[in-house]
Amino acid sequence: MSYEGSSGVVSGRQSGRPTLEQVAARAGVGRGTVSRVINGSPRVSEQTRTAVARAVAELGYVPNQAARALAGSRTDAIALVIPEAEARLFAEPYFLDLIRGVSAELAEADKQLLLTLVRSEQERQRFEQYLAAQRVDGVLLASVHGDDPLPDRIRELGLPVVMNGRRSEAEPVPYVDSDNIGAGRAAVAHLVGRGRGRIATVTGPLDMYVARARLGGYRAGLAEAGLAPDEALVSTGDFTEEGGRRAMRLLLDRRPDLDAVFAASDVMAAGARSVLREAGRRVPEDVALVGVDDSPVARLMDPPLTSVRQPIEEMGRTMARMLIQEIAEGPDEPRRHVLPTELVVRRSC
Amino acid sequence: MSYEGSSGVVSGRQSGRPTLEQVAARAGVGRGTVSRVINGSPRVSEQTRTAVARAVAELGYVPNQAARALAGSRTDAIALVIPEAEARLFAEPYFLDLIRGVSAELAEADKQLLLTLVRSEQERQRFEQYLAAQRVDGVLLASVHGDDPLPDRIRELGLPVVMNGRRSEAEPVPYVDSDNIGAGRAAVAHLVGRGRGRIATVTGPLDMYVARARLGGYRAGLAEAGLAPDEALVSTGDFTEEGGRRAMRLLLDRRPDLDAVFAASDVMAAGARSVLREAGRRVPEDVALVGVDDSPVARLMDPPLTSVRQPIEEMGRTMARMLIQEIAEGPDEPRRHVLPTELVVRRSC
DNA sequence: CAACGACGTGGGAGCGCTCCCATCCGGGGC
DNA sequence: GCCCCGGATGGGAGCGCTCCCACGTCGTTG
Repeated sequence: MSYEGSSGVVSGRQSGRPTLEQVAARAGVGRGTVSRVINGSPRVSEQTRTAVARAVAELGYVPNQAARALAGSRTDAIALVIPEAEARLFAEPYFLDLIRGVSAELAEADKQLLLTLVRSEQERQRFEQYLAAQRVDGVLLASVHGDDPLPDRIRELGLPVVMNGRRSEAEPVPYVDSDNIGAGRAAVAHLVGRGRGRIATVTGPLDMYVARARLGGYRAGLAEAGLAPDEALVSTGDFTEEGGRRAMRLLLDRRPDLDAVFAASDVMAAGARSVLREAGRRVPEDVALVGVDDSPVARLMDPPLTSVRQPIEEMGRTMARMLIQEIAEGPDEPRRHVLPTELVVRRSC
Repeated sequence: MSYEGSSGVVSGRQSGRPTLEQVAARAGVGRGTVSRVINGSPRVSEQTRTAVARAVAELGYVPNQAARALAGSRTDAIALVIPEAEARLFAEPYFLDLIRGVSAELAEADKQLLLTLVRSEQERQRFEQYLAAQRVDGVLLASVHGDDPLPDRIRELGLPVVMNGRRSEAEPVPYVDSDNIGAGRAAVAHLVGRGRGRIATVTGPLDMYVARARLGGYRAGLAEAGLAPDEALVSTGDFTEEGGRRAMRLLLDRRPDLDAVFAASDVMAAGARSVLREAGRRVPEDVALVGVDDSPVARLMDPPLTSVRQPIEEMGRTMARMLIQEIAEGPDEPRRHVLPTELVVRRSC
């Protein structure tokens, strides 16, 4: 005998798994009653419930998902969409952490995760087809650009959406974001506290709200410390290591006297760090460095990088929770969550 | 008017999307004929095909997936299972790369990817339920341990499976693996070529085939170079940074005269590297270092780490391809693919 | 010139559920 | 003692598709 998990699971012959009908027959009740038991309806007597439960166990019955979806017009699945281009950009563990959070929350709610990496316009269109085919009950969108029409398109299809991040200050679609402004302020405040006064920043691409917000936080931090803003201390990167390198070179050119850098991502900080090393600047003695993400890269850098941590997994959980609620209860007023960030101090400043 | 993508997509009112029947009526043909056109059957006249295609476009028809699955008993979806514990262990981008490959191949075949992170025994059981609910046509398993019964259980359910990696030398289930033995040999050969003669290794946990295979490659490499094996030069890690650190300390204790280390992962190499630094050994002057994975960590280390690259994305693609073929054509003889690895030389040796 | 395939086509019969209405039963109120 | 009501139950009617059989309509063969 092989081990069968729950009793009596007749190992899955193609000839077929038991149906509701068969369970009903075995329990000596009607189809409707079994359905009620399976779905936890209260309008069933305790006795009947027990009988049905036993029949289910004996037959190893598992409801057929396709039939359920067809009859009930819900799939118990949600899609998580990740633009492939971004997947390469971001500090690598970002999306894995996000997936982890989403997955954990969905598992609790007994829902499936459909992962969609979108790598071309063609695939994006195909994705819209999937949505129209009613494969999912809702959509989670990771990393949207400022001009992305997808969120609105999905809403037009009548599907609930929650985004990770927002496209602009006034985002109409429900979203979960981290406090990027707070991240910038915390970084600058920390640098100021260490006695730095000529603090530069390497930003992300400014068509992304996240980049603008971190830059805004940087400026707010300077203002709060009574430091004058200086556009020569601001250089635009693109969240890549090479972009960070370029931006850093520019900064050193323009303001060789800078004594600190706030990079809007760890990866760009790594790029900046290599340029600083080539330029003979010591970190942190000559130039202090702060990144964002608190990724493994930060821990492994030499010296280890001070970085602003985002609660990525928690963002994933929150997104999933919001979406599930909207699916269950219909559209609320647009909801938004902004989760706090946290400065993790290491030796780079 | 809002933009509608393809013409006439009546934006998704809950009142409902068009059905096969409606398309048939509009095109003036029968249901069966529309189905044939949608599914690309050749037994339709060119003229009819055109008429149906027009009706489809005009109505913005998209076949309902649930109905299809119910009637046709296939879902066009496959599951990718990743044990959560492993997701933390591995060099982070590993699974993202794997997902990327799988996703790309599935997109081409117009199949959906269901991602399942399994983080507990309870979730594993729930996952088996999903399989029984016939939500997917096949399963891809990432990172299996030596004693994992899941692959066999899935086969018992009658579902095609392909694994990433294998549980032992004689793996009965179809799998895709990288040439781990070759990886170890290449690393050792390179170190020997650089004049090193007292080459140590930090292995992975030896209950995983991948760890045993890399160790086997290391030994084969020594033998080919005519070097005597020495068990004092072998230390077991667990694929974590801390594990690498511990193993390295042990090695330095036992053989302070070692002049090279082959670590079975980049992350462990990073751990080893920090211990070497604390011990005042210079890399590569005193001790040369080689890792496995060619992860971002390798590039960012100081000095950048020589590492054996695995074609992770390609493994993902291959797995998906194998699975799709098995779904389409039924079980073949067990198939296995071992993909070549490649040494990426950097300054650490 | 009749018979016969082959090709195109229409549509019935499910697939296995959920929804919902009709039915049944027992107990309490008058 | 009769009627009414509410809880428990059975089962018909789909959900939208695929499968497959049956039915023309031709062109072809003997």
